[in-house]
Amino acid sequence: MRYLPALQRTGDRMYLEIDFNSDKAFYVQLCDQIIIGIATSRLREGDALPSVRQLAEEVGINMHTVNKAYSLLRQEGYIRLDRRSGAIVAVEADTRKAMNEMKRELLVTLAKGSCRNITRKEVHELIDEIYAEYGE
Amino acid sequence: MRYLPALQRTGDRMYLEIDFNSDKAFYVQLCDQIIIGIATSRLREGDALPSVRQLAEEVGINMHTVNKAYSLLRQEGYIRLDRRSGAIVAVEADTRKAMNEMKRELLVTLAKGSCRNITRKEVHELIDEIYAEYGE
DNA sequence: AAAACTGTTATACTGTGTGTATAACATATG
DNA sequence: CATATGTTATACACACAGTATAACAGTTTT
Repeated sequence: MRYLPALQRTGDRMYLEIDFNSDKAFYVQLCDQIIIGIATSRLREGDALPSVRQLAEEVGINMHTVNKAYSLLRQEGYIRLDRRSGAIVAVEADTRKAMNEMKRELLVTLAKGSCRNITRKEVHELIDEIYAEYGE
Repeated sequence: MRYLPALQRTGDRMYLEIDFNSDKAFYVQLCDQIIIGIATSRLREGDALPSVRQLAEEVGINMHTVNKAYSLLRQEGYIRLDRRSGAIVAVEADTRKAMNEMKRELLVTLAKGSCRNITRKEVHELIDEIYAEYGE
């Protein structure tokens, strides 16, 4: 089991931080970063995340806020929580359900782009650019 | 100037409704639907939206909530507000800025999909499917 | 001119979500 | 035993969402 300390910028390690000026909720920021970490393989199946107390102190927020993020990640099927081993990356892939969720999000995202004259071709290029860093 | 009454399902008319069980804020739901309406050309440049009071009564929410949606849409550059003519569709297309916003949203959306084994190819197909109803 | 409409602003209230703080519990590990 | 884990409970402050009532300054209609 690999252990990924937070706030470690060395090499391709995973690190987490909070943007205190963002309009996104802290726990949402954590969820998003961890999900992106999994997609980019900086977090891999079986990796252990920092404990709620440790991560809370490292990024400078409250323990319960981290706990909220972890609970949400578990509920969404990205990690597994254990009283002995802490939080472990364990993705449950319900592809069909994920496709529906993605479509619902893309409907609004693409509509905004279309109104602003972003072409279909430009979107495809953007997808390829992002997927270049994600697992195929 | 076309006038597009809300809650009119006839043909390809624009209509708006609120999902009271959604976790999305009412004013966000209105914004999203209007933006999708513009993208699908059910709302066109120069079209008048219902007045804040009228729309509020039609969809069953408060006037200020509609006003909040309209103010946000103006701020984001989708409509123009006038004391004499009401709310008019008028899109300000800052393509470069829109690309940055879209990329930021896609980073998270695609990461979720990638974790759930949605392939790059499937995303491209989804894009084409959605863009088939949007202006190129 | 009066009435009815437009967006806009102000105030006040309720409810909910976010984030923090302190504390305790059950369990696993050294 | 001491220390660590996730978990739960309670309480508090703050911001946001939504509603309610009211008024204002213009515009349009009658």
